[in-house]
Amino acid sequence: MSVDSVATTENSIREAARKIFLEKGLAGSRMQDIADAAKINKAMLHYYFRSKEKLFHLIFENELNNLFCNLDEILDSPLPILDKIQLIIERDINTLMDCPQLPIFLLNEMSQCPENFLRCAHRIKAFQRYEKFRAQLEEESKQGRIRAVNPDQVFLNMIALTVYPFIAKPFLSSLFNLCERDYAQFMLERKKEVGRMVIESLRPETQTVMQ
Amino acid sequence: MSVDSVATTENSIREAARKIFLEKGLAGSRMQDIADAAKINKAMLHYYFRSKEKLFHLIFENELNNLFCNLDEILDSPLPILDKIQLIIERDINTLMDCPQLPIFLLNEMSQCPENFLRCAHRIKAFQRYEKFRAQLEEESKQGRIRAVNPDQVFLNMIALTVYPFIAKPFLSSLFNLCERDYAQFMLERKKEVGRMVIESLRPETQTVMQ
DNA sequence: GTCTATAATTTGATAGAC
DNA sequence: GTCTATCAAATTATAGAC
Repeated sequence: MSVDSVATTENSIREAARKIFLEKGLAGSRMQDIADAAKINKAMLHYYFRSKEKLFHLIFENELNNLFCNLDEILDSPLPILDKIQLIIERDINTLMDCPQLPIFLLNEMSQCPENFLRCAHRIKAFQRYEKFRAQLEEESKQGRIRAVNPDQVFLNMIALTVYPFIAKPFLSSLFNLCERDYAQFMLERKKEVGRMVIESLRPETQTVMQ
Repeated sequence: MSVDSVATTENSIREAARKIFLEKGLAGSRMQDIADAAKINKAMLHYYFRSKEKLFHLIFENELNNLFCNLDEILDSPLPILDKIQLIIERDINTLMDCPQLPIFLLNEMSQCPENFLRCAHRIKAFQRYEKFRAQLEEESKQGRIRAVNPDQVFLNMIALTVYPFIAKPFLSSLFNLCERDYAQFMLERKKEVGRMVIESLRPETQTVMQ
């Protein structure tokens, strides 16, 4: 248990707020529900965090940071690009299986209020580090070890294939007719599926035989 | 202009409600804002649609149907599977460039209230039609024209690569440092990028030379 | 059908005792 | 720091005149 997880009132409010906000979003959450979940009085929320918006932004920024410091470590490592890609995919799928509501929570609030996101985006290390990923892809491409690509398209492909199934779970589990257990298995299979797909898309064209 | 677009009060409310709900979601929308957008009185909303929830579900189900009747046509066509895939990608990107908020609106409300979605999912033709897509992929695979695949993974890959960039636009345009115009161009490039990627992932393994 | 006025309830926030 | 009580504003919904 980390230092900021000691059972203070402030921390129990944070935990409760995280739970409720992740579940219902900013507009859908009630201060009363957070107070109930934290088993304290509604007035305490304002004593510690002044307003609903302030409390929300604290949770939002914290979740954003957690997710991306995860990414930052890998981007900054000295690993070859293909290893990095496979590692990012596996780390992301693991993270999201623990907290499947995270992406839709973050993305919905980013859409709703891009300014709030942009205001704290520059503080996220992984955002600068992304340059390194770009440069590494371009270098590998110049050396002919991978095909000539737009690095942004590659990064997007990787994230899309990894994150989307968590966002669209109600839709996909209905379409594919998968129960909770089977959907989890399906997600585990994706570590290979996505890795294979992204890495394959980077293979130099001259080394493949088409049709 | 279609028959249900004649300028009645009811239709102007529908249009206004669509605009506001797509922008802010159910919890974030105010009946007053819808009334203002429709340039009528708040009381009229209840006269025509009884409650906010009823109005919302009408909009939600309508948008869901529109999106999927789009898909249904293609799935039901007699085209070869690779053509269908390319067509779905292009149609989806075109549709979403016209209405970029659509996926996050639908997916957010599906996550928030899966029951409301499941209740009307069985009425969507594309849902039954999906069996045809599955069968077609399996047949092609049996004939050796494409690699052995899990059809659900293939369908998911296609949708994820197409839809995700619209959901994550604020995040991605910041990370990639793209202005509005450049982001649109980036989306247009994806028609080829996604098509190439999905179709390549189906190429039989024996016909490729690795490393 | 359309409007004004208003009821009924919810909700974020504060005052003030302990 | 914590609680009870309460305010003020917002918000869905309805009543009733025209």
